Amino acid sequence: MLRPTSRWTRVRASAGTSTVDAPEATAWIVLGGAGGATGEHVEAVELAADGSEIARTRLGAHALSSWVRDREGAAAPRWVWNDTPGWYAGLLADGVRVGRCHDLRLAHAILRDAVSVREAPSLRAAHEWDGAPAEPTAFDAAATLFSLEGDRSGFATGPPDGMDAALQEFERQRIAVARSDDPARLRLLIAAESAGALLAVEMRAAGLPWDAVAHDRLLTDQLGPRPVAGAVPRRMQEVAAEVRSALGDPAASLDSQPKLLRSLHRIGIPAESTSKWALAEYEHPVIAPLLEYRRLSRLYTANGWAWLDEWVHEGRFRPVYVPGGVVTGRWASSGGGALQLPRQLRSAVRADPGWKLVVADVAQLEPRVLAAMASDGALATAARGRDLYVGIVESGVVATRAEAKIALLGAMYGATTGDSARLLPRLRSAYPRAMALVDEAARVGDDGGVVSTWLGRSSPPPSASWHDVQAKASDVGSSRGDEDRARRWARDRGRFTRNFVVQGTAAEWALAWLADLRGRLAAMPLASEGDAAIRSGRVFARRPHLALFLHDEVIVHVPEPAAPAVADAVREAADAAAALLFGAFPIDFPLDVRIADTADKS
DNA sequence: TACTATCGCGCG
DNA sequence: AAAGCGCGCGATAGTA
Repeated sequence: MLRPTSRWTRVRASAGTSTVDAPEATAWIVLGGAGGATGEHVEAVELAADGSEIARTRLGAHALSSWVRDREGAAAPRWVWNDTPGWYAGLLADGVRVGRCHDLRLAHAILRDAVSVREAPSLRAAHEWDGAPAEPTAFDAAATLFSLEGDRSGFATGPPDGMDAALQEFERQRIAVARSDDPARLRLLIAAESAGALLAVEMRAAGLPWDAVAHDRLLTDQLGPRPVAGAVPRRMQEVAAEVRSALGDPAASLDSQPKLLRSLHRIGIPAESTSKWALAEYEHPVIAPLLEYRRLSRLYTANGWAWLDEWVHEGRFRPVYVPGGVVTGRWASSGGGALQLPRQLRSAVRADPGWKLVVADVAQLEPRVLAAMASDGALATAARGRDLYVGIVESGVVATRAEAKIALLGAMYGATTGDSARLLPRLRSAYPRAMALVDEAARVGDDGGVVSTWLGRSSPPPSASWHDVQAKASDVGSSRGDEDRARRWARDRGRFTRNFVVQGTAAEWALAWLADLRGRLAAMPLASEGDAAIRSGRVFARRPHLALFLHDEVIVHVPEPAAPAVADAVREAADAAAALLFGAFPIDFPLDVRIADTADKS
């Protein structure tokens, strides 16, 4: 079955070792296309830890999976490839899981902009690596799922796929990291980012267990029976009739913001916007049914039957996750709105029979991260072992939990008005180090500078138009309008960089948590035969697996007997992530962990 | 007809 | 209560 189509060479250990013919240990295996655009062949180059080439293998694409399985088992290398989805989806479909990788595209994006990388120009010159991720083909269980031999037209965009390009870029990156100001942190960041890339593919393959019947029941309860194509659900029609009656206009349009605004003005509601918090200002019989119409309309259009048909198949919701898709390093998603899982639909997330969900989220992740980054002992003390906002209240800084929350969020987001801004001085005196950190990040951004996260991901520099606006305001003949605009843009950017350092470092903590947890789950024993409802990827049929990641929350789908052990693993992984990022600094990350049949929030 | 921009909502 | 960060998505309006 496995037929490498060319040589297998092994160089002898070169240095003065006494072991005869001992091969150097394989640290990395670089995979790249070798057959031109057809993708019929793949090359694998094994590298030692010092980057020297150990072996080169040419494979038919059909033979890749079993070869990778063998080498994974023998050498546990870090797989190096241009783009994780393009390689790993096919491997997983063949039941091959790998432990570690180095995603060249994601690493390129980090290193290219990182201020700690002095040799970034050589990376910036390699524009071909700047592209978007390759789009995975649409999931279709009946088709040749994730097949490398299948239609690759879905991969039209994406980074270079040849072996030479991969080797050159990998070399550039290794040099850039080694000569950077902080190689250890960058290596950690790239490893975490790459682990996330593996996990994103794994979670898509495994899917989030979804009870379509429960979802349909929820829709029917609220909207009425599923309407025929093009019709409006019954309950929406009824509520719309109430709204139109209150508007005194049987033909009023409720879906067009400008028309609705004019209708409201006609009946004496001088709202400037039709958003629900603007409408809540007014007391009028039209408001309640209008807000109800909006709620139902949102449910119907965003997560109604059409969504269910498109995104849920064979009991699994399979969104496309986009690791590194947000400038701060957070994940984005593409399709299905995976990162907006509406609260009211959480009850449709349901474990398979004989399985459980372990649902875990971190309380107040960002302020905890801020405390650690700033080495703010007072804030860390307020956070220790309890609700951080309660800790702030108990320290006597503010009077209520709500105030503590608003004040701290305002500090991290750059609030300038309202309760939040009013409370800021109290925070500044109680937590000077934490506040100084975010204030300094804002000042740098306001000035046009670049800020970086704890592990060294840097914010993008200001755009050319941003500089233009600033330059224009300092011209001799600048107008008041020019100056106002420049100040506004500068403050906007200051708020962005203020938040960047915190949100970005929180994303790094979350990646470290995920990566550690992924390793723990992989090391757990398989469930016994026969107790699994096999619905998807064979790799996950009998094993606890991550099913959702949502910035500061994970859902693990787990055979019931293993649930308590997995709950422990989730907590241990959080402790490990804290130690990995912040060493001995005394900050903890308490989790809310539940073992349940659904993902409902209490 | 196809596109982009804006609003509004909901997620962290 | 609706200021201050980051997203994705659907509907509508406006433009090419």
